[in-house]
Amino acid sequence: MNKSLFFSLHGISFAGDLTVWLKCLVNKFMTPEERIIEAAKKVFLKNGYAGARMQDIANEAAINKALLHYYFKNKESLFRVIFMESFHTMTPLLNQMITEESSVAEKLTVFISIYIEMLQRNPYLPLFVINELARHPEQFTQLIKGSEKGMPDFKLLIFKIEEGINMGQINSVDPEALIVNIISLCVFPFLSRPMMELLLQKNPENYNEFLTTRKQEVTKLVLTLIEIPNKSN
Amino acid sequence: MNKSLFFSLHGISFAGDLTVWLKCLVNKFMTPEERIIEAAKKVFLKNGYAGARMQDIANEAAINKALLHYYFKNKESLFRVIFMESFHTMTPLLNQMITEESSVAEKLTVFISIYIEMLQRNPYLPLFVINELARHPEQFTQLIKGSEKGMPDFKLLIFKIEEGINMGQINSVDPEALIVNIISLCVFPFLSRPMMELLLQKNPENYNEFLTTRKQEVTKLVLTLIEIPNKSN
DNA sequence: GTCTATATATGGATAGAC
DNA sequence: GTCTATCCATATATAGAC
Repeated sequence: MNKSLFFSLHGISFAGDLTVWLKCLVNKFMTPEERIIEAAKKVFLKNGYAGARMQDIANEAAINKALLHYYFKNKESLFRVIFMESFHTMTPLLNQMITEESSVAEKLTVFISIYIEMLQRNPYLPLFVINELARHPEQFTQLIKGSEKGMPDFKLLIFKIEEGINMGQINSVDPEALIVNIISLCVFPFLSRPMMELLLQKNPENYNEFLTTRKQEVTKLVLTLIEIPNKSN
Repeated sequence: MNKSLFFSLHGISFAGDLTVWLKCLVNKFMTPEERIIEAAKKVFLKNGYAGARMQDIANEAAINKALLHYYFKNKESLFRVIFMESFHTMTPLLNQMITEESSVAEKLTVFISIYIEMLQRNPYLPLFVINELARHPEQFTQLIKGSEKGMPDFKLLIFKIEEGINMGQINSVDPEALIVNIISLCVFPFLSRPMMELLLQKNPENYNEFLTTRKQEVTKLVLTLIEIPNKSN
């Protein structure tokens, strides 16, 4: 039993399965509210709003439904918190990329790298955000526009790409198309994982291997698109 | 009132709104089962399985819930029909592309074209299929594998791409990566429409314009990837 | 085959004790 | 703050008349 252990910390002593012990730790050092958020994130991201059950969230947080309603008025208000947090997982990445002082090529390669790393850590994230946004467009659009963190300033990125083109640093491309292409190439393989596993007849391990190659693949492709061909001419 | 008309056909005469008149026609010339399928497709694709209501489907088909259960045992069995039908919207396209006798470049350009046209006609389709497959992977994977129509033979496509490379017709690329790239570039802009509209601050009309440019954009990009550079060298 | 009415189950939300 | 017990709305599914 390599997962079992005996341990004592801050008055908690425990002998047994590691996962059970970790749950005890979590209960001890996280507030119920924090635990609810974590549990809700897990359940909502896996099942979507309509498919999620308050009971499952309560179970996951190791509390009961009544307490859930004590901390959050109703399902919708809890969901809003999770959705906004999920949406804004990527805004800092995007904002940093857009505003930092660097060449377009550098911006994009760094972005692709950290973006794909983020997706590997949060595989359920993109489908969740895109799906819920698609099912309640006006509602969440309003919510995002009104949020403190705001949205990434793609207009500025487009301007910087145009600048790069005008200065002869990169090839002449349609900035909007370039942005959509990059995001498509990064996100879709994660978003469509079960679909692609099925179509390409890969098992989860094979697909993981495939995903690790995406960073280089997308970077190479994007650099091919923006590089000035035959600079010596 | 440009939508109103007076009409008489097969004993039905009607004066009034066109949409109401069309519904009468539909009721007259489609069997209830066909109407249920159409209604279910509409409701399930818009809301997903968990978000769909049998009552909404009944309303959409202009019948009542009881009749729904007369034709389909339960929600799940009705859903299975819609899901499989949706999934197989694209299999003939893919199979034709893969098996037909033509060069790799031709295969891919034709595929991109008809695939994007299909997506324009069925904007809800990709999110629906990918989403439901992601939420019940093992269940639907089994179902698809067991279905008569089967799956597109991507192994064969990969073989043909490798063949094209070996014969010097196209540039040396990773066939799997190429396939995933193409599907990503085609599907993602449709899949993520509400998200992208928000990020790029486009209204529906702007975004439609943008989508019409995708066919050329993706084709151009893919041909850049596979073309033999500097053939004259 | 098609309807109305109803049974049954599920799940979000609340009351009230501790 | 946290629990048990319960309410009530909603949604799936069925019974039975026509």
